[in-house]
Amino acid sequence: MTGRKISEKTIRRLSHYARCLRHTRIKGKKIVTSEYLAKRCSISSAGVRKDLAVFGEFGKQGSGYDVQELLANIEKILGTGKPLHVIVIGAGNIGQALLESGLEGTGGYSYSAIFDSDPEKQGKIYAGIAVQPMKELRETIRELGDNIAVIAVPDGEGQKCVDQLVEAGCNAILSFVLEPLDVPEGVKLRYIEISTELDILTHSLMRTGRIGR
Amino acid sequence: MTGRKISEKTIRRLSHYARCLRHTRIKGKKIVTSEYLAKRCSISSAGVRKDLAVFGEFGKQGSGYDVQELLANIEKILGTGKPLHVIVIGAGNIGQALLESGLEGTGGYSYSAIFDSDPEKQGKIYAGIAVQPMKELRETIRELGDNIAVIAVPDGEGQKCVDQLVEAGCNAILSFVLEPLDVPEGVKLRYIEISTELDILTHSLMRTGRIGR
DNA sequence: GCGTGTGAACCTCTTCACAGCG
DNA sequence: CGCTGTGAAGAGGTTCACACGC
Repeated sequence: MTGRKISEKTIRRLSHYARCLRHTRIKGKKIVTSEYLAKRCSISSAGVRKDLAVFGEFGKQGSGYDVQELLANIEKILGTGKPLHVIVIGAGNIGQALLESGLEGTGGYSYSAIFDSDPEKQGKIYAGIAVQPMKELRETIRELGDNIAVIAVPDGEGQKCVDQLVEAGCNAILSFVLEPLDVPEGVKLRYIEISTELDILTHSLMRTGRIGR
Repeated sequence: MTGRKISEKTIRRLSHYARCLRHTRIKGKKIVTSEYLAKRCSISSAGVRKDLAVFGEFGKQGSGYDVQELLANIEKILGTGKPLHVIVIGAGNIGQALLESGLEGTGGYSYSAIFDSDPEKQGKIYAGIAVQPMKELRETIRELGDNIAVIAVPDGEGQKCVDQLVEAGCNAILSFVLEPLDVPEGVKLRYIEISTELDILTHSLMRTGRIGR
């Protein structure tokens, strides 16, 4: 089932709303207003209403949005909310940390496997999951079905790793590797860039005169 | 020295150009074209030229941009390129992994200290840096001078941690904690959200019919 | 000729103000 | 009366085409 085109910015906000609603649900609150979501997601209430109204009339005028119902709708729009396997490539510091940290409260994701090309690391167990050799990648991906890969391999090994993933049938990758990576048409790739986030903070500090540069 | 207002989107691109230029410099290349940067940063060449032209005429018509000179200019605009201390709060899996991974090739950043409120963890050494108790936060920040804090503490401890940082004089925070955090006016705060990145990938997979939802 | 710098057109996103429904 | 849904206005960002300098 293919949905309509939604901008990345909107998807990011929907993801925030979903996270906020899960948290709200746990607290036992049943109804929220656009103002409530707005405050917690650092956005205007009009923005929240506009985001939600595009996909249907989820709200009840005079009261607000039903938490459970709105969350279900957002998860349907995003395609999240159902279990989805996340596999990790690279059992170094980052890879281990990801597994140990887990993905609880994220709407269906869970780490299901970890791979490393280093025989020294293979067989070690993190968060109950044994490190597998790369040659088992294809087989494991076939067994798991739908999945997203997170790569956290040393600099210089990123492209090789991506190629193996693509070849094994993975078509969504989240990279902690900063090298520009090539993927075939149709394979989705995103980056987590700590250094860029630091740059943004640094610029902000400089601009407001909080550090001398 | 306060600079003009630049959008976050532009700063993010400048950060990418800088990273690319550092890499290019290592390869020994002296001149690059807007097309060269465009390819590697997944953007149009007109976009690259527009970004750069706003801050001065860095390019030479007919040839391109001098790598070293352009990098220096971008770093000046961003306020990066000079050494800047990054301190980590939380010596759990993520905190350890960050220190061990280091910040080489990022334009001046380096991890300089790590703190944890758990006495069990205090004194342990990661990447040559000993875990300090939180009560030493203020003193260390004063000694280090300009800094950015990265917080990687357990869920529920984020706000307390932020409050202590702000109180100790830190005014830029990068958070791995997903709770919405409050900071006073003037303190800069950003989030690294793996679950949101996964949501964006999931939606993209669904939209292109690569997973059934 | 090659590649930069730039004005203009175009498109997207955000904000505002308010009508309308419960 | 409260809060949603929405058209209109405004702001910001991107793309295009081309003049200009090396």
